[in-house]
Amino acid sequence: MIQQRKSSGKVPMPTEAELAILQILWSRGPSTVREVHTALRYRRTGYTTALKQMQVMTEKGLLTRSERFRSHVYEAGIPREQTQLQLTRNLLERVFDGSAKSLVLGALSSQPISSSELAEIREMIEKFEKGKA
Amino acid sequence: MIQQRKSSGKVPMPTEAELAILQILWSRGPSTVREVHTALRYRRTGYTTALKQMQVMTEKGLLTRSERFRSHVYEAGIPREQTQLQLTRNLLERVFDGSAKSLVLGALSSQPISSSELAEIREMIEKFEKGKA
DNA sequence: ATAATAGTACGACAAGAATCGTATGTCAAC
DNA sequence: GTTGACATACGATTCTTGTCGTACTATTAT
Repeated sequence: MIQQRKSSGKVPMPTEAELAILQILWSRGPSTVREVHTALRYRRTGYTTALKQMQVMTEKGLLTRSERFRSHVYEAGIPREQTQLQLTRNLLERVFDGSAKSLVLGALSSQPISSSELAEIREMIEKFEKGKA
Repeated sequence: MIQQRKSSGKVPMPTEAELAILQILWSRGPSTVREVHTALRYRRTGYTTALKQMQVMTEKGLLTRSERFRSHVYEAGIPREQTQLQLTRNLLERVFDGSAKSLVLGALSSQPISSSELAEIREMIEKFEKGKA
């Protein structure tokens, strides 16, 4: 039987492969191993690999799971926004020396971006400034 | 003898500990193991650990090294900006589903930020918009 | 010359990630 | 009640990271 980490301390940072699984659960909602594995097909990895990973993640507290008829249903154990914030903070410190400006510049440069998306971002920042001053 | 990766393919993404070393070399410029190790003192790790890591990084192509009198001098083998871009792109895809807006929001929320820095960022974005439209 | 010092090289090891093969359990249909 | 289909459980294996201990080499000070 898999041990779920009830409320014992905090969960570790998800690894690469774990993030891929979390992504799927965040966007699909609670799912079975089969469903996650199917959604992961681009990874060309076996079914038992996904199963094992999700079991390990459950032990770590990254997922929760519940029985349902014949199979188990897994759910993300940590909210998407919190993880995003945590990883962003991490990147900011480790790679950008804490300069938010550099990170934003990096975000804009790292991929093609549409004018409308750019405008949205500017508006968001203006709102941010209002809420500050 | 350590094999330097001359021009054989591309370098892998630096790990956590490797990034710490790269940070130091990026800001200090070419340095000896001793210097890097000293700058890393907050990590409470042994001298040979730093040495070994830098040797491995050299094999991977993350560093280059040259002889000098009694010791070796190491230098970052990949530019800071390129690494920043690469890691940002990675985070963007893996965690933010490609939404630059979410990432920017995350960057602003993940730490306290001054009004002046916010203004700078806004101006940067405005410049970005000009350069686009 | 020899001892102390300061450097590199190398091998070992523990922990964790990622992967899969095989065993085992259970329901449903024949 | 035996057989398939489908699920989970449980090692075993390989790779990578991070960490050192120890051995070796070269320079400097006595």
